[in-house]
Amino acid sequence: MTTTKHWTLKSIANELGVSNATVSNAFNRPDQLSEKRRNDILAACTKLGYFGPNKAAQSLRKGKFDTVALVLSDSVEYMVSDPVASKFMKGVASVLEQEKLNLLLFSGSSDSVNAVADFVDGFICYGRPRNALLAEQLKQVKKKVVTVDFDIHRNASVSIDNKLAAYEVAKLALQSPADNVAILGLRLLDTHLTCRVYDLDLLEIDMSIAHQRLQGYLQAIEETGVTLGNDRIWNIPESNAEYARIAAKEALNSTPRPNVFLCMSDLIALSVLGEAQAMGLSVPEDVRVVGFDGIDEATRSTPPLTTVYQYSEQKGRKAAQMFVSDAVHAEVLGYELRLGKSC
Amino acid sequence: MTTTKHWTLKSIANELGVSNATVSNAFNRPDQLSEKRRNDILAACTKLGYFGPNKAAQSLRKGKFDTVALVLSDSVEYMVSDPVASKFMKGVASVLEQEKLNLLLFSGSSDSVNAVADFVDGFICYGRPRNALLAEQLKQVKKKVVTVDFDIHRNASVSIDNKLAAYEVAKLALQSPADNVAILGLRLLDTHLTCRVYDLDLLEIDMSIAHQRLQGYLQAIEETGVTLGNDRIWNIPESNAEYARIAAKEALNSTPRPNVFLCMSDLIALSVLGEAQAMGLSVPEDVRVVGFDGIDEATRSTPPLTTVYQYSEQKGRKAAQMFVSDAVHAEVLGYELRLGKSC
DNA sequence: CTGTTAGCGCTTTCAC
DNA sequence: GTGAAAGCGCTAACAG
Repeated sequence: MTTTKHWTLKSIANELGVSNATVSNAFNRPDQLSEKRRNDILAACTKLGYFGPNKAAQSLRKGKFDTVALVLSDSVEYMVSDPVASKFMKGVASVLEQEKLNLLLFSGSSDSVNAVADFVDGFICYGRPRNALLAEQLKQVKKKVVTVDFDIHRNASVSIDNKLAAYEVAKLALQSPADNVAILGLRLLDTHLTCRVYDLDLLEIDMSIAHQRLQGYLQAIEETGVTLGNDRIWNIPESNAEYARIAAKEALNSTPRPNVFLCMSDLIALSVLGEAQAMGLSVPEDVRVVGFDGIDEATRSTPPLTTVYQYSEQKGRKAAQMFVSDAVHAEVLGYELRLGKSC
Repeated sequence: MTTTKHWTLKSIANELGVSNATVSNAFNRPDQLSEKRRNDILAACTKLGYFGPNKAAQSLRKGKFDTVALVLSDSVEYMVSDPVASKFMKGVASVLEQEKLNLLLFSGSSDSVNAVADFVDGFICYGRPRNALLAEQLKQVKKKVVTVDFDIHRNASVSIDNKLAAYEVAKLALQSPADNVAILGLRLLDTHLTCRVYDLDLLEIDMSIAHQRLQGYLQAIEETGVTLGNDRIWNIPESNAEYARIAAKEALNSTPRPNVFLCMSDLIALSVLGEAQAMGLSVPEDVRVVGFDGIDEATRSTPPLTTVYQYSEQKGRKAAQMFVSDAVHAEVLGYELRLGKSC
């Protein structure tokens, strides 16, 4: 017969005429038996087609799963094609692979983390999940959690100083009190709509990165002596070329036309660049634009974008390392102002 | 006390004064008890902080895991930043998310699939894994397997007609028997080296996509009456700009200089484009180039690339759908010739 | 060093 | 509807 028998620890031990504890030890605790005996057993198992203790049973017993769930802020489908998220995932994957930990991708729009909490060792959570409920659950979950770019006040976290970075890049774009500023925000509102944000005061000031960046922009605006109209802030629900183009068009066609665009992602900034040029405007003469993130494409655009470069891959590595080492502190990573020609 | 007790099915049943079977049924088999009773139990559980049966235990018992491993051809780290692979993953993720199946990313350079075989329902395998052992293991594994762009002769598979596609795109590039052709192959050899492939005859003809594409190129070459020198084929180990540039430079500097480049990926073709232009050559006047895959960037290059466009996202969806529906046939998807200005 | 055994948390059969 | 009990496949404590 060619189909191999379905072996279990017990049946294989039986077959070999040894106790199941001995087989278990052969696989997990080399110090518990002689090397020769161990090798004999291992060899016999390979020959018979037993590849070691069943992982599911082992995990149930030990409460250890060798798997970490990467909770994305949005659907897996969307995140996997986002350049910033991809770099982050790359960083995470590189250290998990090295640590022989499995990587489970988990959508931030899922109903509940409880669906996976029972078979992972913990969570790395990239950005506040679209489904706010998940963040609540993560606060309670009895597993390791590392959050990135947001905080649930109970855990390890990694982020950058978004406010300062936003302030600095805005200062580069703003030049005179006469400047007319538009802010293209990313996820300022908990909605799927691209729309203007009229009432700044009504904005719930959470500590999402969008609000931190907004604070930075506002500080730069104030310092420059610029007046920000109450219809000069847009909300874009995802860092996505289509949504961004809608907002970019609307902003460019608003009166008076803004000459400075503070954009919360490079994808948004690139849309403004494209739309402005399509309208016959020159950058930076007519319109100055700054982005955020530092994606590759922003260095290749005409003109290259002035932006905040984040070390996304390093961020991913750091998050994974903190997970592995049971860190509990908040880590603040650096960033870099990238001077392009867009302002 | 604020920390919630750690509930189990047993303890919660005890607390509620019902049998554990009843609680289990309340969660999994609504037909086994009255609706009122069921709702009461469910409500009580939520209030007490019991979120349902432990998934690990449930899985062990049922042998069902609601998780599929996506085995990538290379490291997760590398694949996540590859535009073609990302699109594929996007497709896979979209249907798995909808089916409420978890997605585990698994490296094609891992030692063994056995590490995860015990806690997934099966595998979707994107491209022949870098570690050849994995393909062997997948042949034997007692779980569902869907392979993509290669075949292990026991399972469902999805692919395109690589030979025909390569033939067609090569025919576009080749114009006269006097053409001097170079082939920039992707993973023709099982090595990490960028190098020439001298002995075509020694190439082990497996049915990898690289060899299928090669067959197509060779047929077009023969039909056009072109003579292919025995030092005109290069091997590139990964679809990666750096490796590609090395090969592109070497090929462009070889004598006689090829005027037609058949490239097995767009990234490779874009490197040739870039290097040729850096050398002061015009495309397509001095050098004609065709790619394979149809990545976005290839439509934005100057000149836009002529290439084979694959519906990668659809490929991912199809693979996942076949997984879900227990399909066992081989599915051959279409492709599309994209006419750029590069030949 | 070996063998026995309780139990990880659950599902399912069975008799009531 | 209920409660008891076997068992998914394993580990670790314990006695020998």
